[in-house]
Amino acid sequence: MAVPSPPASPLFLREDEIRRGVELLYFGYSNLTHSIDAGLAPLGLGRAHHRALYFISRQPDLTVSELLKLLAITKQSLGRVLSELIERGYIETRTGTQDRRQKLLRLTTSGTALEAELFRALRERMAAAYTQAGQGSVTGFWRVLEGLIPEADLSMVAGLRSGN
Amino acid sequence: MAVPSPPASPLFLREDEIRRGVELLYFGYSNLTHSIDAGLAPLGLGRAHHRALYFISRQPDLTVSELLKLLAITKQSLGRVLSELIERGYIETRTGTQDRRQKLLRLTTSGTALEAELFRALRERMAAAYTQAGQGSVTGFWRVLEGLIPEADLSMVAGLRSGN
DNA sequence: TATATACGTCAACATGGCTGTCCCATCCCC
DNA sequence: GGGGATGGGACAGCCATGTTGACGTATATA
Repeated sequence: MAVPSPPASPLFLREDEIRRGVELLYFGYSNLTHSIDAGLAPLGLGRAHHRALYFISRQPDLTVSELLKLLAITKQSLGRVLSELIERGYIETRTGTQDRRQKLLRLTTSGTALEAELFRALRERMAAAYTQAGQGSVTGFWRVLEGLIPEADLSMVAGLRSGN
Repeated sequence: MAVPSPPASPLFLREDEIRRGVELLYFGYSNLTHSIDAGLAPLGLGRAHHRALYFISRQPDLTVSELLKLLAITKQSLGRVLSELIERGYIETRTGTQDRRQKLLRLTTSGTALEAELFRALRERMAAAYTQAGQGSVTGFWRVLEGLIPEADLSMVAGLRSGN
């Protein structure tokens, strides 16, 4: 080969592995989210509704501004989704206790049931993937994803657990 | 906070670990895709444009129907994006050689440059995550994601590699 | 009391999905 | 050679979900 060797840049050498990660993440995420659509469509709800339900389920008495930070959308966008979910009786609100300006969000009984039903699809897919990949892989899966998430966001995710 | 995940427990199918995966996948994917928006916005292009550029870059002489399968959208949706990219000179098309009904898609020089520039953001983020997580974790990351992707889609992803 | 914050809302707009329908060129098979 | 299947394109219109900017009100806090 008369072709000169490319520079031994670490970035160049890793490009294929980077692309592999990008592609698997894209298809993995797409497939997971598509798996909920089937449960949403008959109710006339969209993914935005599911995300709100999910996070409120995860952290009851979440405030509107906390939910806004989690979803990283504008309050106008959230407003549409939220008011629809309240109107349909999936979410109920209370005035904040320490701070009466806040609105605490919580799932109703039917909201809880809906979230649980939608979660089934997620659980089945994710559990199958965990099982197929094996326990050691799951830890690596988490660690790489954590590396993709900025510090500030990561503490929000952690808050879903410790939050209450 | 920045504390790395503890290893997955033997009972790794517990609901909490499923939710952890769902959440990390959501935030990881969101953060990665947001990282390209900054490069796209000044050009007046959207994520849909980037996805098309990405896959065509990955597999030159891709046909329209192959791209449709990769993106899993309708041809009307793709048509808008594609015609804009062609009009702007990022993509060029040739008539298929074996099958003259096909249109083979390929990046132009400026299309290649644009894709490379957009890829830089992806590479930086993903490389940082790989480095932080360690090589062992990367393999686990791939394995779990592969488990989330149906067999048929997985062979398409593999085709991005062997395809040309 | 003054200012900042939490929440809500109106109007307008962009992106990127979707459906349904119809079209043409080309391929392939009987 | 004719007919159906396939690859690609296009029109019209709709929907979900994001955006900005401006404005209003209740409440908290310095």
